[in-house]
This record gives sequence, structure tokens and C-alpha cells, in this order.
Amino acid sequence: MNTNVDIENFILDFSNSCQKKQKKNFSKNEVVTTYIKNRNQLCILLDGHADLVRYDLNGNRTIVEHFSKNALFGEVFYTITTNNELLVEAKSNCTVLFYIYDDIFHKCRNNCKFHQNLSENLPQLILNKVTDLNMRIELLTQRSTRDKLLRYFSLLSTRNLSKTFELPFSLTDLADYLSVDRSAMMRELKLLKEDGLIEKVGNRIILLYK
Amino acid sequence: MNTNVDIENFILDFSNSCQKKQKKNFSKNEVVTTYIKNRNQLCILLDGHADLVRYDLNGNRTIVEHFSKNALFGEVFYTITTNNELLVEAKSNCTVLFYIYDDIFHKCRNNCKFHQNLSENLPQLILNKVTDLNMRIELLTQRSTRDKLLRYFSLLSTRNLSKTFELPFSLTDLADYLSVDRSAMMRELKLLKEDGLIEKVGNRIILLYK
DNA sequence: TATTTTCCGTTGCAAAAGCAACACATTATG
DNA sequence: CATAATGTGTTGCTTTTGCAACGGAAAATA
Repeated sequence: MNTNVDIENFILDFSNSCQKKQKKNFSKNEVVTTYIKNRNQLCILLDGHADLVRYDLNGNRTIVEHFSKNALFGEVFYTITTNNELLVEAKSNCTVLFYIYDDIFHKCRNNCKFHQNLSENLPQLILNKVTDLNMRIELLTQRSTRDKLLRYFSLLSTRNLSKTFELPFSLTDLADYLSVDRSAMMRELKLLKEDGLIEKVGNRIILLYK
Repeated sequence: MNTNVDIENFILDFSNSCQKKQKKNFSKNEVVTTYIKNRNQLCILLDGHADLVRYDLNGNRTIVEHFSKNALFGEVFYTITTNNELLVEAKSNCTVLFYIYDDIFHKCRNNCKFHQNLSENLPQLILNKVTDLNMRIELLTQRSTRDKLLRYFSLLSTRNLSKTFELPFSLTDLADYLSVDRSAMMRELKLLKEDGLIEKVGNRIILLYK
């Protein structure tokens, strides 16, 4: 079921017709939003790339999610239970729509075209998010750094329909995304190269197995 | 926004009125379903507890998700990209509704009460799942076994509104849920006790800090 | 109730991952 | 363009984790 076209149109409608929204642009490295208890914000990334980042008390930085076009984020999706900072950082110039989730559903009682579109399309958008999160969990449940790398590469390879692909992260960020120590990850990358499983040219990875 | 009552009613409606469904009972340890490519099944757990379990090629068992009342699962939420076995195992007697996702949305073009309810309530149900998955990711991104345990305990404590709570897992299963070695986890549990951070009486944990 | 199976708790040893530090390359920025 | 900031690649050492194995407790089952 390819719903991409539907979703494109829906988001356009959404971004043009809803009153209770804000549309903002951000440049690279700007903070798009910080997660705040009880605010219940819902955001749609119209364009660009951004990361949800957590800074914990040990000083570790974790990239919790990586967002690209049409990704959803905001407190609606996240029950905040710690004092860890959670922020969304723009990784490129990007455009974001902001809503308060409760508004959307209160207005849903009216029968306007916009809200009809909304209730038809939001499930699919959220569903995409769920599958993303499940892929993320599959990554994180790999027991070793090596397996995390291989799983991640295999995912990118599938997504690109090619054994060759660009990393969407710097290596430093990749470590924060896999939730491992950077130097340990570099060591493992070297081993993967030595074992002839991958090649790495700059930002480009080539899978050599299977 | 408390939507629990709505969702209860919706699920009742759902389970009584939809033609293209199956309702089945399972007893403890039975396999509820196996994830199969391109089937696109959607399941609702009406009652009981069940786990989504992955067996990987290294022989590791991972509890990917833990489901309780009203949880959603099935291939709709999961893009299968490996040959790892993914199965849902009943952890107690349970009742499950089975649908094929595509059917649900094709029928949505009609205006029957059931599908109106569906499109109103499914987003909220899925949203609950998203927040669950995000909590899961927060757990898995903890860098050490110790932090995973503490984070998990803190979650259960918040959920129970008490520093004392029952583990919903056997210790063996808990290790598979945190994606760590069981013996290493036991060692860490012992250290937590020795450091005076927790007490453990049978299946019951008592948090001693803060 | 007897017996098999699963789970708990522990340990020694090996392997993996984290930490800290550094040099060098690359990329931003005044 | 000069300089600062950030990212890459590497290494020695320490700590954590995983593995294998075992005995006993508890639970399921015949």
C-alpha cells in the first residue's frame, strides 16, 4: 500500500489550512524544540533533517531518533520521566510545523475537509513512526557494537536498494545513535574492514558480504 | 487527556461489530502469532500478557516488546528485514483480536458507526504504542547494565506510584528484555543491593534512594 | 507425590567495551 | 586567510560484560 502521495497532499493541506499552527524555519545546529512536561506538542518536519538528542547526567549524549522529511515528533510521543534534557537539533536547514495535539483533536468534531484529511492520514503517519521506532529497537537490542554496525548498515543498504550508501551521520554522531563509545566503535569499524566485510571511502560504505 | 473509557468502549464495539476479524484465546506459553512478510496483520490484546520475542542467529533471545491489555501488535508495526524469528508468546492466558490492516482501511470509505469509531480511536491506541516504544528506547540506550536496571526500576516505580513494585518478568526474561547477559545482570543486581540502592524480596523490588 | 524442567544465584576466566589522551585532518568562522 | 572548533583515527589501560559451568531452589508435570 503506497500512501506517499496521499500523505504529501495531506501535509500540504495541513500546512496551509489549519489555524492553530506555527510554521518555522531553522538553520543547521539550531534547537528546534525542547521537550517540556505536559505541553503535548506535535511537530511535523516538512523539510530537512533533525535529531532528537538526550543529554544524560553522566555527560553522555544519545541520538534518540533521527528525523527526515515528514517525520513526526514532540511530547505527544514521549512520556518524560527524567530530568534529562531532550532536544531536537536541526542537522540541516529545516522547516517545521508546530501544533498542540489537544487542539487538533478538539477541532476534529467539526466536519471540515481539513480535519477529515487529518483523521484519515495521521494514523498512517504515526504508523510510519512506529515502524521506524521498531527498527530503532532492533538496532539497539543487538548485543555487540559489531552487530549494531552490521545491522545498521544492512538497514541503510535495504533502504537504498544498494550495497553502497552514504552514512547520514558523522561517525561521532553514529556512535551516539548506536549508543556506544566512539573509540570502541572506530576500533570495530577497523576490524570490519580488516575482516573484509565492508569498505569505507569517506562517508560512503560498501558492503562486501553475501 | 484521559481517553481510557473511550478506548474501552471502542474496543468492545470493534470486537463485536467487525466482520473481518478473528477472536482467539491462548493459554500460557502458546505462540499467538509469527511475524510474516507482507501479511500486514494487526492484533489487539484484549486480555492477558504476551511478549514479542526475537531469536537471532547467535542463539540470543530478545524480548522486543512486552504487551498487556489493549496493546497493539502485528506486522503493520514492523518492517521485517531479517530472517530472525519474530513471535508473540502468551505469558498468561490471553484473548486476541486479529485483523488484516488493509481491510480496515478499505472499509473506512463507508460511513458505518464502527469505522467512524475506528478512525477516531485507532490514532490514540497507536499513540500509546509510540510512547511505549519511546520508553523502551530510553531503556535500551542506557550505556551500562546498571543504568538499564535503574532506569527500568524507576519506570515501574513511576507506573505503580510506589517505591515498591513487582517485576512483571522472571529474571531470565528481564535480562532478555534489557538485552544483556543474565549472569552479568545478576551480578549487577547483587551490587545494587550491596550498594544499598535496592532491596529485593522474591519478585518484589524496593527502591531505597531519593 | 516423584521427577523432570525451568529458574536463581554464583564464580573464574576471556572478550568486549569504555575512558582518556593524543596527533592529525577537515570544516567553520572571525 | 588565519585560527578556532569539530571530526577522525589510534592506542594503552581499566572496567564491564559475556560465556560456560555448576549446585540448589522452585515450579511444572506425569
